[in-house]
Amino acid sequence: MSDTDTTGLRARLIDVGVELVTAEGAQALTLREIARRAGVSHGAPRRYFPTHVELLSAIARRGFADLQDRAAKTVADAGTGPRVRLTALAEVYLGFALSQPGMYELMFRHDLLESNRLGLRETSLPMFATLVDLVGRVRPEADARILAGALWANLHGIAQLWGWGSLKLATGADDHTPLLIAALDAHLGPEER
Amino acid sequence: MSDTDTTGLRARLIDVGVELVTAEGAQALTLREIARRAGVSHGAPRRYFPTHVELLSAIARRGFADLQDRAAKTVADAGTGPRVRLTALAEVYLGFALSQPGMYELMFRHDLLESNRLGLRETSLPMFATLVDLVGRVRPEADARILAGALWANLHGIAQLWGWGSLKLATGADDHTPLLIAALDAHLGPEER
DNA sequence: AGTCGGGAGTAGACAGTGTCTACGGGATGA
DNA sequence: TCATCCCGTAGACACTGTCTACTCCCGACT
Repeated sequence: MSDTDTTGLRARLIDVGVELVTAEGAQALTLREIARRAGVSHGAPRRYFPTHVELLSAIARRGFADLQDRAAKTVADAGTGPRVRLTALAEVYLGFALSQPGMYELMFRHDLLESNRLGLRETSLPMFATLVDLVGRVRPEADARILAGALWANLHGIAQLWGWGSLKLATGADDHTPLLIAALDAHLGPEER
Repeated sequence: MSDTDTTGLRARLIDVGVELVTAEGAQALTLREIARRAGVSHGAPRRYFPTHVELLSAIARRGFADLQDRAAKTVADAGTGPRVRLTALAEVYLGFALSQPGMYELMFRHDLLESNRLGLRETSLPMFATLVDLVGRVRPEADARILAGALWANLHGIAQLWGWGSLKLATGADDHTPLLIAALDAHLGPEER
């Protein structure tokens, strides 16, 4: 049984977790609270998720899939130039992180990623691949993977530091767009906006 | 009584916390475990830190002070040019984050920063000020605060994503230096390395 | 048709956590 | 000498994640 099952308790637990993390944040994702909201006893999840972090990982995987879908849709809908696509992709990424802070925090919780026992790192690879592709077409002379990595890190850093107010305090900006523009200009060059 | 007191229980709890987070990571910073290692009962910390996160914030403040000291020392010792100073500063920042992952994670735990009830955001301001100064001298035509913010976010993102392996997996790089160079070149221009 | 087996969820125990409150005890000052 | 107050203790409480024993029910096999 995989995550795509929509009938059983396994999928219901993930659904409840997604709602819960969206509504109340990552710290609300207690094993017992998820079970409570799913209408089962606190021992029931154990049959499908041997441990708490496995359930959390399954919920985070939903977040990665969601982000991935939005990114793919955005890249397809945006204009044809790689630069405008990259801009749209970056905006979607930041928008996701800032509009769903709980899910974003869960997705990048280090204790879910550090050992990678659950293979959560690989969930970022598809989006990174499109990032590498677009970056390579904007700046063909550079090492696309390194450049894409630096850009991804920049987006991630902006998302985090802006999300909890540090960047707003430090830069005095009102919203995150100047930072986003600065990052894109820095890594891709300022031309043709 | 402030954090600079080195005699009483308050300072001892912070010391123990720093050792503990360095040795065993951020998840080991249990209130009761800190009290145990300090040789007091689990209720004792409450007299100095009304809540657990206040103790954690005090420990994180030590981390910020430590990073701040290293940064200041590095900037002073490095060459005279702002570009080389920025390179040295960035290396120190990344080195700190990667050599002390537990402390770095604690410092940027969102639940310590989000409400800023404990004023933890402001601890980053001194280092950010020197960053703004150096960036402004390298690229006087740009908005130094925005540019410095974007660069800080880039360093932070590299530190996090590299720290838990995502960037290593995605870029295939062996260490973080190419990413660091890419970030510095992007934000400051590639000249005079 | 009857029985057996095993998947699925329940319920309770256990150690551990953060917080709260009542209590001691010892030094200091009147 | 005695009262005060600071500092730390000890236990309770609700909550957490994990483990284990138990029940129930449905489906398959004889």
